[in-house]
Amino acid sequence: MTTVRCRFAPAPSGSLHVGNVRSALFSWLWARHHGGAFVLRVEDTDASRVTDEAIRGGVEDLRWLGLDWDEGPEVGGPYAPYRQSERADIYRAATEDLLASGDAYRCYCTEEELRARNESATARGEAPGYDGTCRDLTDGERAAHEAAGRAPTVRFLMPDQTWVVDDLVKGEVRWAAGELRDFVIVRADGSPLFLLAVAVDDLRMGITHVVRGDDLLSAAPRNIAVIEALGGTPPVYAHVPQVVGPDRKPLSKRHGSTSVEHFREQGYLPEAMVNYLALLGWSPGDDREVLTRDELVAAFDLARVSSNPAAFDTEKLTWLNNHLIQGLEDDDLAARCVHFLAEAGLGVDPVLLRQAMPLVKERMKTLREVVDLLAFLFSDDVTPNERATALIAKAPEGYLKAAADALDVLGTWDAAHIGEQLDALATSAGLNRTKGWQPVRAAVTGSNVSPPLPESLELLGRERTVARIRACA
RNA sequence: GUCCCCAUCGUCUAGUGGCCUAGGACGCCGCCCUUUCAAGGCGGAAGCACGGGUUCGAACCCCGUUGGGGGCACCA
Repeated sequence: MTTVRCRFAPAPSGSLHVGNVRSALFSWLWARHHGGAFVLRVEDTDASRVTDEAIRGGVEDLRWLGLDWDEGPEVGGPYAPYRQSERADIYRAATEDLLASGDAYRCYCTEEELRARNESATARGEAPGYDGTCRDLTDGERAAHEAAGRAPTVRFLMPDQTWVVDDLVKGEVRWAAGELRDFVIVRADGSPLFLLAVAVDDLRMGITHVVRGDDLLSAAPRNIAVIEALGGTPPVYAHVPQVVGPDRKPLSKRHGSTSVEHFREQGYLPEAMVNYLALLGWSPGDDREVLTRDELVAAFDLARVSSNPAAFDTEKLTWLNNHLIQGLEDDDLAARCVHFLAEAGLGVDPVLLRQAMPLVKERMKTLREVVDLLAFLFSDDVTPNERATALIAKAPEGYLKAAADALDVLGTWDAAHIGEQLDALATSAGLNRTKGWQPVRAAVTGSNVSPPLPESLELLGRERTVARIRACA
């Protein structure tokens, strides 16, 4: 029995976007479901556009989401290194093997020549793609090219046969002989290309299942060809459909912020992201929508992944976020809120914060919203906003002063008694509860919207409450 | 152009020939609850892209059309 080994191999480009993360999640879920290993590998063969910063971003995102890896950056592993830019020797050796066995050849065509031939092929109504010019060069021709100073690329000789990929998600996908052309695996400067590196790494790292976006579906037969030429057995592929935006176009920069980092900063829970993303293109088969990480791992099955592209819906993510926030223990929730409060410049009293959780948890769509909800508790700068000002202005003459006086001498300072007192005040002024309480809410919180009033005042304390009401009276 | 992938409510999906007068969730609408805002409860509107087959019977099978998307790079 072979152990399942899955991998996630992002091209580092800063914080991962939610589409990439979903591929990573599916790969991770499959590995964990089978008790196998999850490998993280950095695909930075195109070194020109990679920065350490970008790599760190992706690593942080995965850690935050709780998609832990058994092998890869920061943790090492038996197949290290896990950065393609550090595996040059391995690719060089593979290239030598391929060249020696005749599965690859040196190609002297220049980019201009290739482009020109592609254009004329297209003009003739023929399919573009490499025409095999350098496939069977004689030694003399090769020598002539070398003498002319042409630096060759290495091109993989794609066997002229039907290719079949038995994909876990897409089913059996086939390409007729001749459709897949020879492709470059090593640049003229000697650096390896993606199509060489993935195949070599998946083979050498013992990957059994490749879960990735279906934009790579057509790369699969080429990956398989290289692996087989190297004498290996290809992994099983599972190409999951793209995540698209509301406009049904693949997720990209123009959809605004779709990075994991963005959602983290907005105060989305990693649990919500994981739960939501898992449901994007997959379902457990029953009506469950809210699942814990363990439940996801237990229920996940690549065969149940939908084969059509899914649109990312922030509304549902947000609902799930609020739903999960409501289920959090108060201590846990409070701890997660601290960062946002601090970021907003509010000095946080941990005890008070903890006590305030029951008042705000069903009101928070994101953790960030705790700032607006509880600012009145952690700052005495409660300049009433426009609507609050209007409410205060509308209060009957002397109403707020009476409220301050009454609360100042209230026997027991707790929500129940405060509520009774507020009601008594409203009644004596001939106001209903809504009309009677709003001016007080406005004076104390500076807003027309706040957590439940009596409970809020209890937490605020008599002194601060009375002072604020007097200031507005 | 060519090859490949895809097609159930606005969105995510259940559905693998009769259990479907198509189920759930988000969103939306209405009502209830209610100190604001939420949350919650109840109810509602909303869908099998189109056309041909196959079959006693098609959301489910086949073909075509249309519409999306991806590949055909010395990107990944």
